[in-house]
Amino acid sequence: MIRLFNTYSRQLEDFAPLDPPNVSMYTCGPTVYSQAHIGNFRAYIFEDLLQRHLEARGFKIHRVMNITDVDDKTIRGAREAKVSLNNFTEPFKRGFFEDLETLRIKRADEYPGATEPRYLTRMIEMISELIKRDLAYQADDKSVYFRINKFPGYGKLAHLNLEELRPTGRVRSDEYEKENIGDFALWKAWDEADGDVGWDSPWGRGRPGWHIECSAMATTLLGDQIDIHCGGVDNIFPHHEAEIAQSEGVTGKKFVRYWLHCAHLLVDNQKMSKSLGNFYTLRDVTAKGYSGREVRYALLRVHYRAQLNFTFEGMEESRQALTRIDEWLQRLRQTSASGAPGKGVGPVPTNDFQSTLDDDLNISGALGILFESIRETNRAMDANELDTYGAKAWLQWWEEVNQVLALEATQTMALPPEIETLAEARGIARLANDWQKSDELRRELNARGWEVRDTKDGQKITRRAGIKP
RNA sequence: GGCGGGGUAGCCAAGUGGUAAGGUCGCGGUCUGCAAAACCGCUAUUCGCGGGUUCGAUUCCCGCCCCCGCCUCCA
Repeated sequence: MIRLFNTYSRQLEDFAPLDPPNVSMYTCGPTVYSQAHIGNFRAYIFEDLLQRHLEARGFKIHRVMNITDVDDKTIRGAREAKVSLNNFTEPFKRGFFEDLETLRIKRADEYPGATEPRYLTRMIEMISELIKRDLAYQADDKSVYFRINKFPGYGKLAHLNLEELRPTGRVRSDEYEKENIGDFALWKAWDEADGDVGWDSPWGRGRPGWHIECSAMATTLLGDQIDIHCGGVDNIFPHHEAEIAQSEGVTGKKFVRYWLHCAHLLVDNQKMSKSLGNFYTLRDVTAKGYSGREVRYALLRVHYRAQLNFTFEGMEESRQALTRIDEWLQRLRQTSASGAPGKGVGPVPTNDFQSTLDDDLNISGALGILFESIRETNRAMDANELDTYGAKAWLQWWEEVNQVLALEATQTMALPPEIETLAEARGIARLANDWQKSDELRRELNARGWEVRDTKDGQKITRRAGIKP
């Protein structure tokens, strides 16, 4: 049985979807006003792990991730760049999908955009319904707001007492038109800053509030009730609270059955921010020579509900750990291909990896099992106790594990001609026992970024840094 | 002030009412022409602090300290 921590109940709950084996999953996606940063990707990697593990357990996932392509920041960005909203967001969308691929994050089934007519129609429909039910009203500023006092459950997800909310600088002081400071915008009336961005509605020209898009897309694509809804902890309030209010206000049904939230990524123990200079996009990290899978490992290896401190020391640890896995696989493949009977007393795979993940995605525990398995099988291979059959069983086990982790090295790339030449020269020097020349060539290869290792089958040359996944 | 997450070896980190997984780093060894990788061994008498419950607590209870996040459109 899979157990997940539900933010709503603040408890671990047994996971049982509404319509097994189908699972509907909604994950809050990026606002495409800039390049996504590694903190964003931590959340997406967590969601990817969740999806992959559920699939490994036989569930069929229908996952939706929204793309917010209209909001204050996208509008401002387009205005400053003097391009249309769509032209402004398009490159960021494209970059986002490229980054997903670099990190081996599975594609969602749908990526609805907030500006797509289909969803705008649905948003307007929902807002109308909310007004009809007295859960929303149009204020003097022409914007439409959700009336939180009429929705008894408001605040339950975040466990917030609305009376005790402390106003911060983020509350705009000019929002006096609202009945209650906590009322949030469903439809924002057009103003000059919006330029040519706007859609007609029963309440005049304007654009959707941020929260309503998710309610509209989720209910359109996944139905009135969805199994899992994920996001970063910062989305709990107000975003997800608002989604509940809007969706349940319209449908009258329980909107989400399991709320899962991922803790923040810290950099050097502090929140990532541009002013502190600790703000990284994925490209910033890959530009330093780290591959996508190395970043994936670094962001994956800590439990999703614990804050993860990103450091380059951590990147080095990740690189080493992956190398260990790579070497092990190579060895296992050799053993499995050798045809040697062996003594056949080596260790045999178990389901511990999966059952550990069942416990609220305990990835650290699961990785511990992977590395223990690596040590045991390596030891067995050293002792010649793992036969072809045993090695094949472990490779099969790895296939299943890797379906969830997605950390296997891609096929080794062909050596560039000049590297090939150096390697051949070194091979010849070695045959002649010319160690001085051999070492010199090894240093040369190292200097060019290639790792040289001599094995009983001759030298092995690998590129360990700076390549794509 | 309210609501959360967390304090376990140099660093990252799992975990249980019965005496500390795993990764990384460092040191020693096997292997190697030398390396590298792999493997073996060593590295927390101890799990923020102080009480309590218990035969026994890192794990349960109480109090305290510290760090981080959220508190109205940041994953």
